Parts: sequence; structure tokens; C-alpha cells
Amino acid sequence: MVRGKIDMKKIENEKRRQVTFSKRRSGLLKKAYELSVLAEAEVGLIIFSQKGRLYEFSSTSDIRQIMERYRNYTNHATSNMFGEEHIQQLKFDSASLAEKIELLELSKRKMLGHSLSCCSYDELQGIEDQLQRSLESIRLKKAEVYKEHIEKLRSQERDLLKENEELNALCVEKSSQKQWAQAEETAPHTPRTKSLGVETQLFIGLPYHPS
Amino acid sequence: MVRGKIDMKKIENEKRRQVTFSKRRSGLLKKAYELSVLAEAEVGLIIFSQKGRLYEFSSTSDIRQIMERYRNYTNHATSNMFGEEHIQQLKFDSASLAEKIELLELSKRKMLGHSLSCCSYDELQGIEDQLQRSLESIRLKKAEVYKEHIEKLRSQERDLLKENEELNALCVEKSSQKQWAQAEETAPHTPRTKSLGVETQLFIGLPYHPS
DNA sequence: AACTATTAATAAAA
DNA sequence: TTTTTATTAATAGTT
Repeated sequence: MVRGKIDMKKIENEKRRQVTFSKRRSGLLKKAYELSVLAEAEVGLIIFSQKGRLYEFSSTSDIRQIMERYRNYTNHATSNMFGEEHIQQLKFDSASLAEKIELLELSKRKMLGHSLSCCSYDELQGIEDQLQRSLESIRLKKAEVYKEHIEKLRSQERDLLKENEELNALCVEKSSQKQWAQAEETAPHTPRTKSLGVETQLFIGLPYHPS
Repeated sequence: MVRGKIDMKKIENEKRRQVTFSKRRSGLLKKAYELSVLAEAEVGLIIFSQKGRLYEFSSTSDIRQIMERYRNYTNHATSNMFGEEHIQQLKFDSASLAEKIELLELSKRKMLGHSLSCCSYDELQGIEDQLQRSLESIRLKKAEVYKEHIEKLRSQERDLLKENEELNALCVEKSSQKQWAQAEETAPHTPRTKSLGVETQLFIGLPYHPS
């Protein structure tokens, strides 16, 4: 290369080898950087010295991303479900979820009237307003549910009254058809209704029907 | 670099960038090779072009060896980080966090008076009671903050009045010293203290500073 | 892809 | 190691 071009083979002189490693290493890292910048390429470079020391360059924040891309590129068959990138993603997800929970819990505590020490007056006012609005929503909803419930009961009542009426009519009809009039006179209806089960109670429950 | 040294930033001209990528890529690969030979280093180099094409160099037969070595080197402590068990754990964590968020968000929506459709009457009543309690907490806290604020203002007022008094005394003293007696009599001090607002007090209070 | 002017890299020395 | 120096290598712009 320079000033006495050297053979392209291992430098046997340890000192010289060490120096050359040091210089060329930084040159290589620099060139890797330049390529990634100038041509917007994704470059990952790993160097282990003879002594086992690690030097690296990555155009991305984490060289593992590039290693992952390499893995996907070379054998996309092997799903990357065990790739480090995937793990990093999962960790990141967990962290952001945890953060979200933190915020939600604080907000909830404040809504519950706790952890208020750090609140400014304005924030307190904001929470109060929100609670007031919530209370209104809740009360409206409650009234709505209550109304529905009443409505349902009324509707049931109407149905039952109607059924009752029909049953009464049926009874009257039957007794006249079969000409049990005499028997009827000596033994009025009451005993008959007495032994009826569930149906009967409804029958009894609504005697004051106006119609 | 050469013949019109270029800025170390992305080359915008696509053609030029492509050419530079090509030239520098081979230069980089060559240098990586030379370093691995001369210094007997273990070198792994991965390059992805902008179009996603892969170029690589490895001093070993398989760059994965180097990637593996890298992984061992960087997280020898967390050796089990690629175990399936660990991944399952992370997934489980994420899922339970997400579930927790779901619950918190629903609870929050209810507290905000939304998503009430699915609530029973009793639940609505419970939320109302809670909101009512929260509102009380908030109002107590608000009152407390308000009181503190008032107290602070009062204290400031006291301090300022005191300072004012001292300054007045000083003025009187000075005016008599300087024999301004006549001017002082026609314009007495009182109007000065009368119209004090918080900011104004400081503003007005200091022009009379003795120094 | 080849050429060439010019800068960058670096081997050797200090 | 770092700096200096002499020399080659790399490469930007051009053809």
C-alpha cells in the first residue's frame, strides 16, 4: 500500500501487526460510516481483534437490527420469532404498556379523589368539572334505566291483567255451558280456584282490575 | 476524499449515489478482507443497498459464526434471552398488561360518564356514589389549596406593609435630613399604600428604595 | 467501465 | 499510543 507496500498476508511481527490492526481498524470503521451516510446504505461491521476485543459499527442504532435483517434475507423460511429484534419489540411493547398503565392508574386515582397532593388548583378545578359532568351522565343514565324498568313492569302488568280477564271469561263460559248451575249454587267458585298452582296466584293477585 | 472533496452527507443525485455506493462498497469489502488477513482479525461485514440488495464479507466461512460470537460477547450475562421460555414470558406479560389497560380504560370511561350502556342499575348507583365521594375529596382539596394561597397572599401583604412602613419612616427621616419638609406636607404617604395589587406592590414599593 | 486529478490512508519511523 | 512523513491507494468527476 504505502511507503513500502506490504504483502497481503498475516504480519508476523506482533508489534507491527498490532499497529496495523489499530490503524486499519479505524480506517475501516470510518469507511463503513461514510458508505452508510453517502449512499444511505445499511451497514453493520463487527471486528474482533486477535486478543478478542470487539469493535463494531452500525448504521442503525442497534447492529442487531441489521443482523436480523440479514437473517431474514438469507433464510426467510426460518421465521424470526426467536430473533432478537422480535424480543426487543416485545420488550418495547411491554415497557410502553406499563407506562400507559402508570398514567391510567394515576388518572384513575385522581378521579377517585386520591393522589391529589401534586395537583394545581386549576387541575383540581378541571377534575371537579369532569366529575360533575360524569355525575350528570350517570344520573341521566340511571333515570333512563329506572324508567325502562318501570315501563317493563307496567307492560307485564298489562299482559297479566289481560290474561286474567280472558281466564275469567273462560270460566264463566264453561260453567254455563255444562249446566252446572245447581252445583255451582251450592258450591261456589272459591274452592276451585283454591287448588290452582302458579297460574292461580296471578289470577288472585290482580282481582281489582277495573274492567 | 478526491478530486473535489465531497460533503459527508447523503448524495442526493441518485445516479451519483449509486455509483459511489458501488465503488465504496468494493473498497470497504476489500479493506475488511485486508484487515482480517494482515492482523488476523475476525471481521464480519454486512451491507444492504438502498434497494435492499445484500453484500457481505466474513473472515470466517459463515458470518453467522461472527454474529454468534458477537451475541455471546455482548450479552454473556443474559444467555437465556433467546430461550422460548423467555419469549413466552414476554408475550404473556404483554398480554396481561394489555388486559389490564382494557379494564382501566373501561373503568375510566365509566367514570367519565361514557360507555354506560352495559351497566346495571346497581352498578350505576355505585359509580354515582363513588363520583360523589370523589367530588367531595376534590372540593376539600381545592378549599385547602385555596386557603393556602390566601394565606400566602396575606403573609406577603403583611411583609409588604411592614416594608412600606419602614420605607416611609426612612423617607421622612431623609426628607427632614435633606430639608424637604414642605414638599412632604403637601403630598402625604397614604395614597401610596392604598391601591396595592400583588404585582403593583412590588413595583411601587421599590422605587423608594434608599440605596 | 476507464481515466485522471486529487485527496485519503497508511507503513515506517520517531 | 500518537504524530510525522513519504508514498501508495481510493475515489469524485469526467469521458
